[in-house]
Amino acid sequence: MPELPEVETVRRGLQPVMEGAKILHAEARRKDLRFPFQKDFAARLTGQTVIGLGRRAKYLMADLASGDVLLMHLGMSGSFRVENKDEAKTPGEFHCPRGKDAAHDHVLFRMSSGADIVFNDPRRFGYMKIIARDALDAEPLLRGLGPEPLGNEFDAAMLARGCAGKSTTLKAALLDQRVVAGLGNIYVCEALYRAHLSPKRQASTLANKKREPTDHAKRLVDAIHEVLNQAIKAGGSSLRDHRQTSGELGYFQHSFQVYDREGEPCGKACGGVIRRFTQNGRSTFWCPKCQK
DNA sequence: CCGCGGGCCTGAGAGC
DNA sequence: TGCTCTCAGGCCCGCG
Repeated sequence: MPELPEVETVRRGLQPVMEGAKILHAEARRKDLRFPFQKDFAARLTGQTVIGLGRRAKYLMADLASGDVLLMHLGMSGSFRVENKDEAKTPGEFHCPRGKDAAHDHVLFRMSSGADIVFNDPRRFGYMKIIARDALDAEPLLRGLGPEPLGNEFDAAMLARGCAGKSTTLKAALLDQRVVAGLGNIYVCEALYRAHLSPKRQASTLANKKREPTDHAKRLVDAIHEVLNQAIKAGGSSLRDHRQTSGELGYFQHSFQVYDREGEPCGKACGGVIRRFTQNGRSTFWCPKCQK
């Protein structure tokens, strides 16, 4: 599901109720998500104070006072919701909404801030893992992640270096988390459109022979910044699964210019029509007229 | 090493 | 209404 803007939206929703609060009780309601939970996963979290809640790419990272980090990934369909524990329910029990959705409430945190935090994930592509902070550099899930697209170090030169020598398309390169970390199918389509660059273009054309950035690389970096910042401001995009932790929907989907707009006229008045085709097994949406 | 395709899961929506 | 089929925002893994 969630790409960087959705994960950042979730982080901002959880931060006020997690940071500085203690996990009074943690509970995992099944033995696995995408992977089996570590031994004593919930017990290891119970009693821990959360010092800070950060994000790396599409991962949420809760810094714990013990020196551990709780790594959380939302997969395709994961979401967090925050409830006030005082809402009618038996003391010591977690509130569960009626209906089938409750069947997918997999992880629960009761916080000293008064919040109950519930992780729900129907498809179970998400996962959580406790890692020692000083072992983060060696963590396979995080190793190899490329630069943060909204970080200071990510610029045209870095993007060009990441794309130089690649024998694949620009679309595939941007989805490759080693090149830049946090983009997914939607925001790649949107960024390429805003940069007027074809998803079929060879990634290596963002660099010259000295691996220096071309103007295309500069345009693309600007477009990535723009689309991510606008999406974060809008609370992310709500297609099927994503909600803010408050339950509100994000609204950036209304600002999509190509994603899910097959057959509609291109918004740049070029006279083109938005088309869709499959690249590496994923839908690409683009305007063949103005993306070159 | 690299790039690609399969697979993991469930649910929503389209078509019949 | 209900069944079947297709597709979905991610990422690990094995193959060539």
